[in-house]
Amino acid sequence: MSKARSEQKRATHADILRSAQHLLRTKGIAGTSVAEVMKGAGLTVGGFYAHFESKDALIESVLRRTLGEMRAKLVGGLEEADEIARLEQALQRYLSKAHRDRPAHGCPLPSSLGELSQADTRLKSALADEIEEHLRALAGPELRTVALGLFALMVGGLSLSRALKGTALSQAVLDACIDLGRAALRQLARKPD
Amino acid sequence: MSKARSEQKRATHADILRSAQHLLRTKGIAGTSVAEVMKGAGLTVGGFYAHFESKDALIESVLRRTLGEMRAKLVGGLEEADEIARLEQALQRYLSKAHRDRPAHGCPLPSSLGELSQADTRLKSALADEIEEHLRALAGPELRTVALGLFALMVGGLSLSRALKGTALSQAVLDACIDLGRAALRQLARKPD
DNA sequence: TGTACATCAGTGAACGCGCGTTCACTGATGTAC
DNA sequence: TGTACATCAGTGAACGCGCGTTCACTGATGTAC
Repeated sequence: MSKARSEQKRATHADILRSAQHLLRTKGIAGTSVAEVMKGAGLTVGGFYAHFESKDALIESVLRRTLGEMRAKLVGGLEEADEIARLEQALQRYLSKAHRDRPAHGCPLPSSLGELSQADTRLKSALADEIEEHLRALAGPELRTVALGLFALMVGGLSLSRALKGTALSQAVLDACIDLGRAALRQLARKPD
Repeated sequence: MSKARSEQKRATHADILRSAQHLLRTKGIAGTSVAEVMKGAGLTVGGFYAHFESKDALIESVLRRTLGEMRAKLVGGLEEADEIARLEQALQRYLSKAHRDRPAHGCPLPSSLGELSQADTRLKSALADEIEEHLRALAGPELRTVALGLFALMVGGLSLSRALKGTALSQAVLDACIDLGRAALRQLARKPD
């Protein structure tokens, strides 16, 4: 058992990330307080700084990881579908009632996009990196612009739908965005033959 | 001068709203602290409660007013254009570089949509009311769904573009969203003749 | 194998700070006579 | 018109609270001999 200590530390690190992930997805950056993150990991606040340099460093780490996980969920099982089918499937998965109702398992952007606008360059670059990865996962170079527009539509639609939850418009937004995205796909995805 | 006091109060009320409006648009709900709002209005913090029952009441008031102003800017001068031209113009105005770079004069949603998801029913209903107004201002019943999808695209696109400011994707998102919105309009807006 | 010392993950109290709200107050304006 | 009292917009200190970060500490694990 020569690595008992470092293995324990790695497990704790993962617990902290998992707790922070849950908070970021549900409450955004400001809502992810260091004390609450540590409580969620079964630890006390002071120990945090043995794992991360600062809250900022945690947020960057969690944002990257969570966007990565979301990417996997979005395109998972669609590797063999053609681009257009893949984009359409991703659109429907992202703009589903299930995704709207379970923020704790979904995309971190609806809760934190507004805060990211005021964030420093480092965090913005991390976001840009991850979105570039999304574009690569969703479509080839020809449909890159379409994929980027669809991504904005997805994030905007889900954010709005959540902000309107409990009103008649909440579901209407999801439906309208799927319709709009599909129509745009039909119009734009025609191969220039 | 029999109304000197109440007139003064009304002017102060307007100052508070103006200050809060600026903060909401640039820093979101959490960033709009009562103390900073009052400072921006040239007043001290304690006086706030002569004008609003609580911070929540202020936010609702400011949100409604600011969305109203934005609606006027979006469709202003387009009263005589046909629906499709109006939607296309609104899309371009909202997703402009100028709007991205001047949050203090624009839509309050990019800064506060994430926070609105966690807000109480009252605020969500206020948002729903205002969005219903937007839909009425933008399009007739036939294109209502299209307008709703475009609205989500606009908010998502601007939010993402701001969060990516300083990276190559920031402008690309705006362009991609305008393209996508236009393509969808072309596809969906064909009169069922 | 056994002992003495070093390491360091995690504890929990404390720091300075900003938050929303309360409250005793002040002083100009408004009202009654 | 003049005087005495009431009103109330706005002041500024104080409240309890949660924030991110620091720090002296503890105690189990790891290392040296």
